[in-house]
Amino acid sequence: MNEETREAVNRILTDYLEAKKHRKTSERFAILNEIYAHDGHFDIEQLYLMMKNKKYRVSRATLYNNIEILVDAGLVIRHQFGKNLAQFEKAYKYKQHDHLICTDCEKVFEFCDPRIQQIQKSTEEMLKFKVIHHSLNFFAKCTELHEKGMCPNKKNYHDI
Amino acid sequence: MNEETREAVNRILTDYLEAKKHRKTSERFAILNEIYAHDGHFDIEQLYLMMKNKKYRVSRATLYNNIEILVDAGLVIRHQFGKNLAQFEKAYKYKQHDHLICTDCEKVFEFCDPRIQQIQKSTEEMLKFKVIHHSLNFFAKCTELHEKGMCPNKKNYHDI
DNA sequence: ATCCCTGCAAAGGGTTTGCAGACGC
DNA sequence: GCGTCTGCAAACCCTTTGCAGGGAT
Repeated sequence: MNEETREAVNRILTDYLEAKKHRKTSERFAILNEIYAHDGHFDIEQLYLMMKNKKYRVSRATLYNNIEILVDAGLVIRHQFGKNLAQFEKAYKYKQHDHLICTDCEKVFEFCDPRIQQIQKSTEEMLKFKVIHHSLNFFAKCTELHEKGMCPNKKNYHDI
Repeated sequence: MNEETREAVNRILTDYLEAKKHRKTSERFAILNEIYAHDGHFDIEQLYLMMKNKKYRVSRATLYNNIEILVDAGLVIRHQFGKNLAQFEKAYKYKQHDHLICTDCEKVFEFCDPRIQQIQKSTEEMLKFKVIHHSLNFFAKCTELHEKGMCPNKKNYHDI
């Protein structure tokens, strides 16, 4: 991660902790920096192992506690890709995007479509709500691989 | 539920089970009919209790096993509203819709926007996937209740 | 010095699994 | 009768909680 981003997210976390009158512990900043040192999605166990293999040693409980703070501070996004396992992703300066999940191999792809903003606006007006965030997931089959039988894991009824 | 729907979904399940060479057990049809006798979202525990209080007695294990079959058969939709608790909903003949979840009180509202189909089409073309289903959730605050302080559960940092 | 935060381990809650008996085929 | 499906309970996995010690304020 570049230095500029590092400073920015640390600044954001500092401001957040001060505003909420939470303590600025070294663990909190270590977790934030570990998260921003990697790309892609991760779950708590992966984050735990990544940090365990380094100079930082944090407990799972601390990770669970603080990931919530980071989500609330807007620095991390939580995903629930249909499994009972929360996945996370850094949020700062990353272009808003949504996900397509392969129903065969569970790989996750990203895409971006500005029209989701229009849907959001209409929905806000219709239901009289202010949307904080959204999650749009497409569950799909790779047509190419599927035809070639290269993504052969599960076969759904509707394929027959 | 009306008789027509009842017959249709039982027919669909029968065809599905025959196509997949699965047995047509009474539990499978009892579960299907129990689900179609109610509106709204439910989780496995609710379904279990509903059936326990009636003539049918099924185990949770059977519910977990068979809800998957019903989902695969296209008769039930699975939702994951951000919690580690799967929720379900009947799917036959119900207009496709998406959900807005109140981040204060967790109430779920439904809405319908055809533009999601256009996004889906574009995404399919761009990523070369065939979308089987999607899930779009807006997490939002009720502006009215929120201003009146009538939905006061959680306060996020970004409200400050 | 206060008391919030951490680490550890145990508990919790939803889901899955193993196995013996039941029943669809 | 064979082999799958069911019911029960235990196991499982991710997450939360309780508690004693440590560190931020």
